[in-house]
Amino acid sequence: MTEKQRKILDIALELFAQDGYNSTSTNKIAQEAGVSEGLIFKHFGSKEGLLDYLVEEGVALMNEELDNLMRIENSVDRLKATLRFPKAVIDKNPAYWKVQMSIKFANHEIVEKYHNSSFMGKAMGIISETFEELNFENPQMETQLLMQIIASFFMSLINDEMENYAEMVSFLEKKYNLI
Amino acid sequence: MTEKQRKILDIALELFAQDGYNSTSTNKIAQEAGVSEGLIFKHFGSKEGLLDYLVEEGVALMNEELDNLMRIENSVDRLKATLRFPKAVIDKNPAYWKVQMSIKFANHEIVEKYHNSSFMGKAMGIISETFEELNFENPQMETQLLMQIIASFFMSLINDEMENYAEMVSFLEKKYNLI
Amino acid sequence: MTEKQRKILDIALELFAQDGYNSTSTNKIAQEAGVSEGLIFKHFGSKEGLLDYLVEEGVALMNEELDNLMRIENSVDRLKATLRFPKAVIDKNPAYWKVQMSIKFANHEIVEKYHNSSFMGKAMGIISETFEELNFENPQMETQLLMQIIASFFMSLINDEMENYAEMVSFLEKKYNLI
Amino acid sequence: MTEKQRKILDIALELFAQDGYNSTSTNKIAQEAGVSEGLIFKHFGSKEGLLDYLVEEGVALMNEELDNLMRIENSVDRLKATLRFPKAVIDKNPAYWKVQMSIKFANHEIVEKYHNSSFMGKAMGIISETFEELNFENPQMETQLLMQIIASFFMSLINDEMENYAEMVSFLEKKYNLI
DNA sequence: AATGAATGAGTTTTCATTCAT
DNA sequence: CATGAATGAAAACTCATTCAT
Repeated sequence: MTEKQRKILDIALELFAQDGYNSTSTNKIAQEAGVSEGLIFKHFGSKEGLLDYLVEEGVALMNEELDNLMRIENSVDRLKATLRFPKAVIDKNPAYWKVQMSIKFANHEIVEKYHNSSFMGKAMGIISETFEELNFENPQMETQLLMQIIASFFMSLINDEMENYAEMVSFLEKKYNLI
Repeated sequence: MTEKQRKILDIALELFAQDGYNSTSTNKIAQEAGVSEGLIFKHFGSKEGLLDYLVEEGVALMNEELDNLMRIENSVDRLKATLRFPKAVIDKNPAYWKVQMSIKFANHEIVEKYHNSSFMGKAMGIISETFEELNFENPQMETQLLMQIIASFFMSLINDEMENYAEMVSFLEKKYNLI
Repeated sequence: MTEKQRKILDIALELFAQDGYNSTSTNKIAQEAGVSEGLIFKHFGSKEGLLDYLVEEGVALMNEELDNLMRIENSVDRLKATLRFPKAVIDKNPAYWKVQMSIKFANHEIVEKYHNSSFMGKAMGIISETFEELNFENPQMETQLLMQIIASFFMSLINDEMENYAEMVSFLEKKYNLI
Repeated sequence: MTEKQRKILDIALELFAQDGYNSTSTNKIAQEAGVSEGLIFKHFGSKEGLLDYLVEEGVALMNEELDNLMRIENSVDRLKATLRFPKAVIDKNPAYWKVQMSIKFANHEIVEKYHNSSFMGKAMGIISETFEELNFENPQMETQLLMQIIASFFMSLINDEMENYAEMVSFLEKKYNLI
């Protein structure tokens, strides 16, 4: 990966997050990256190819995070970490996840790309196992509900709409009898 | 409101929901509505003006639904109805809410329009009041959490990703001690 | 057909003939026609749509000419007119036939458009009938040969490579015993 | 001439014949030849330089064929060979002649390159001499006509439009009293 | 109220060509 | 000799919007 190639990716990520995928022209990306417009197409084939590259990077990153979560052996600690997961991930790279989510809804065809990617299933597996280990009465429904809650937290965090995240985590820890 | 005006709105809604706001051209709207392209601009000023009109209609519709919810006197029944609210609303007019959500994320300038609309606050008021009437320990946090859950349900339903909605409602009713 | 629409067609025809289809940009057509580039696409859908329109006009024109030829009752006169046909047609509208022939070879997909059009078969029918009426020994082969010769004359005339066309006609008239 | 140089020429010829000169990008040539795009320009200066090289090779090949024709001492045999000339030449190297003809009409600047090449004059010389030796009444016109016919045969053969070439040759041999 | 011809700025993409290594 | 990263000009096409009728 050349310096310019990396620059294109970084600027594209930033602009997609800022203005959305559709509202960002390849011309603008090239200009801000200090690069000829043609280079984007030489390296990524098309504007969508550029997006795909970004998405794949994001999915890989997310999978790494999930792997870390999976490595926590104690179930209670793992569930606690799960509740903190959205904020932990986003704080590491806010720009990345702003794009991921915004494009998910901006472009109908891309929704599926994300949904078919491995990490939804992997996340479900981890949470489900945790609830089973903790002998919750209805682990399947608990899993589904928590997935929804966590997805929702992702959204809110991305839009800077959750100032009291820590408080919410405590509240849920009580609900799940983790303290 | 003339017949053609109504037709434009209906077709625009349908196409925005189907293909997203950005990917729907005024030309296509005009063609499918059997109307000249100029007429759209005569009536709604701009493409965004057309969207605004649709958004306002959506907000009004949502407020109506919330008013119905608010009218339920018994707190337990009201909370039960609140849990069923997303599916009840969407089933009445699926296209409407698909647009609402898809444009919310597709077009950054429009996000605020939606967010500044009254109904989020109204919904929060209803739920908060309910939890207080039912003497929940921490009504504020309960409210915030349920808002997240319900928002998440909206998303999932719109993307046809919740087949077991009824089961989930029962599950939550138990959690909230409503049965 | 508006004035500007006609102007686009005329200029396009001229430029296609002058520089070839591929080397003529829609931008140049628009500029020389004193028209916005978008208008070309509004009216003809695409650059190829514009070409198609021109081709169809040409085919129609050619069919008319063939109909005139067909109307000649005396076989000898008809064969004489057939020999003069290429020059007669081209002299009526040299620009038209320069395009027709140049695009035929410039663009592989278009070759078929032309070949599938009616006039090749129609021409063959006329010539074949003539040779039969004149009791030529092998009318089929005579027809095929004359078709080749006439096609070749078209090419040469288009490239301004036949100054002695009249002499050639006399020469052939002798060969076919028409004088 | 290095191996890669030769490969570029062969692939270019093939692609020009298949898709036409304008529709073949240097990028595609480089890729299919397994060579860097830069190398094409190192060796041939420009895309047109590459074409020129091919054209010159073609002209040389054609001249060789004409020399062979010229070497036939018996006039009758020479005229017979002349009638068979188009098919004989094309069968030896169909791709070559497909390019020759397609670019001739696709790209106006190149038409002249071909036309100024010697072989048209040489062919004319051979045919003219033959008709004189055979004491045809009007050798000049006979020559011009046969040139047209042969040119036309070239075109038809290139487009795979003459299945009964052998029959046509016999037919002409009779016409020219060669059997 | 309604049309539809017309615009012009913008979009993604292609492509021959250059140049440092 | 050979590469491949990089360029920049041009290509076809789209689209929201205006305006005379």
